Amino acid sequence: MNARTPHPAPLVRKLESILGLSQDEKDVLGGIRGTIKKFGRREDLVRQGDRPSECCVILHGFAYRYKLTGGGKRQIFSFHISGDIPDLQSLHLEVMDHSLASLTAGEAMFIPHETVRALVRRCPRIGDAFWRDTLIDAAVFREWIVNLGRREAHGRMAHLLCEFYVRLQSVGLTNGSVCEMPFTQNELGDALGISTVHVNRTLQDMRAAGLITLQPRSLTIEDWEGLREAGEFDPAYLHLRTGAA
Amino acid sequence: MNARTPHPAPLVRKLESILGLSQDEKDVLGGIRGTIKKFGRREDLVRQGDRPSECCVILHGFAYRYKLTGGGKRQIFSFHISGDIPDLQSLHLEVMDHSLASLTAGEAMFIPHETVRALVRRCPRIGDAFWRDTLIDAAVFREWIVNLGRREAHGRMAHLLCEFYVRLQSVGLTNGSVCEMPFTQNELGDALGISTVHVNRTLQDMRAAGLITLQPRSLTIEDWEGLREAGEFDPAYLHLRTGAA
DNA sequence: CGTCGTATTGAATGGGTTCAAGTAGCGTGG
DNA sequence: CCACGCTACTTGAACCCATTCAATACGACG
Repeated sequence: MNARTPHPAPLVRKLESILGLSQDEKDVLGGIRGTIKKFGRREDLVRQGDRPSECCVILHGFAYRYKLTGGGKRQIFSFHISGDIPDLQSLHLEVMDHSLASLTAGEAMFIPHETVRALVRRCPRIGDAFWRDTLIDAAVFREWIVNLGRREAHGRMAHLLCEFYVRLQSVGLTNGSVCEMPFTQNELGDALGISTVHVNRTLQDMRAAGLITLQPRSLTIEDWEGLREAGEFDPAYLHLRTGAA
Repeated sequence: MNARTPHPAPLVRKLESILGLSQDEKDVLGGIRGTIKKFGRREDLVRQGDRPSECCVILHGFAYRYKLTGGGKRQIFSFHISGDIPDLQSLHLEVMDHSLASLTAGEAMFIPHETVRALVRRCPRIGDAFWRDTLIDAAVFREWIVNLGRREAHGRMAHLLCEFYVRLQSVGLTNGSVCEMPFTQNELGDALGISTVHVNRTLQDMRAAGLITLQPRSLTIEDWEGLREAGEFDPAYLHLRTGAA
């Protein structure tokens, strides 16, 4: 746990949040090394069409995955936080079918696929943890689909905020009812499938209803129960070890 | 390839469509056995909340996965065809976070998780194929999100039809430009996040535009290029071995 | 202290929903 | 063989959530 040496502590913490690991397994996992790269605000880390030979662990900072449509519109389908491996799928899908970009400045560790493969061979249970992680990724997409298909703007927003908060909480990145809020209204709109203007009005309503408070880069949940209900949020789909929330 | 013995030929064909397999691997895969169950029209095969101890291969017939919202609305997020393993994720996610149901009558083979695990241990490349399959599942969800978030009714419908047709084609279930069409307009609406009424009007427009022809249980693509454009369909996200379409 | 990105507000417009009927097709049983 | 009933499909009209367009305010940073 030496902060000066590149060390994937966030990765260990994250995998621990979804699957129990033995001390041995944690040690092996903590022994992974890769190339550390800093990234700035709003940079593409991996692009649609790329054929990556490594995957990246977010050490700190925030990222998101997206696709652009023919008409130049952007759809965001996931946000990523410390410990996530947003492009783990590239281990088995050669060509990226979407892009990964940063929301804030931060740091990532790039681990060669070959290293991951060797690790998985040596320690099958870590392989299971990785596979499980990609399956939870898919579960989050399913819930995102429900959100877009069957809820209107208020519900969508409430759901997104609940999910984001709970995921931060699961890796110890919340402070009471306060957490970081790295999104612009434009990014929220592209995630929720609504216009920026409507994001603005929706957030105002939610503040007026006493559900949340927003400061430039932080979100305070003022009424968790109310927010949960508005978004029909049930964290079961996150498959956390602690039935969380 | 004895049709009288339960044999997962569709599974072999399906995995072959996404990853090259050696004859040995195909033999091993073809050697899998499980319990054959017939299912009727519109039956739940696996329910949200279940803790399955086996996963199922669709041998023939069609299925879909869905969730119900608090308000009782249904969101469908995938359709499944011969060879698919719609609940493969249950191998690593104990509790089902959604349900699996049949669209038509058909037949499925239920394979115990333990059998799958043993197979994966013995033949890592088949394990890779399964993992890859779940990753493609996730890729399809991502595209579904783009569809719901960033396209309007016509585009959504066109995209869904293109995807369905190409997936059938990839396992040899199309006949020229004709394929089966197992959905009701209600089911299409629940998949596309639009009302049944609007599904109806959208389909009529598409027929009028000469893109498709519909008969009770079959779909004819009259103008593939037009349909592809309307839905901005690019099959790359399906990660088929033949860059298909 | 100006500038660029982000947030906010108002008004007109539109895609899709909802409600409410009505029609067509098909399997079943009298 | 036809009546019945069920399910799926079709149509019209009023309504509404969210978009779009067009300004305006804010605020961080060089």
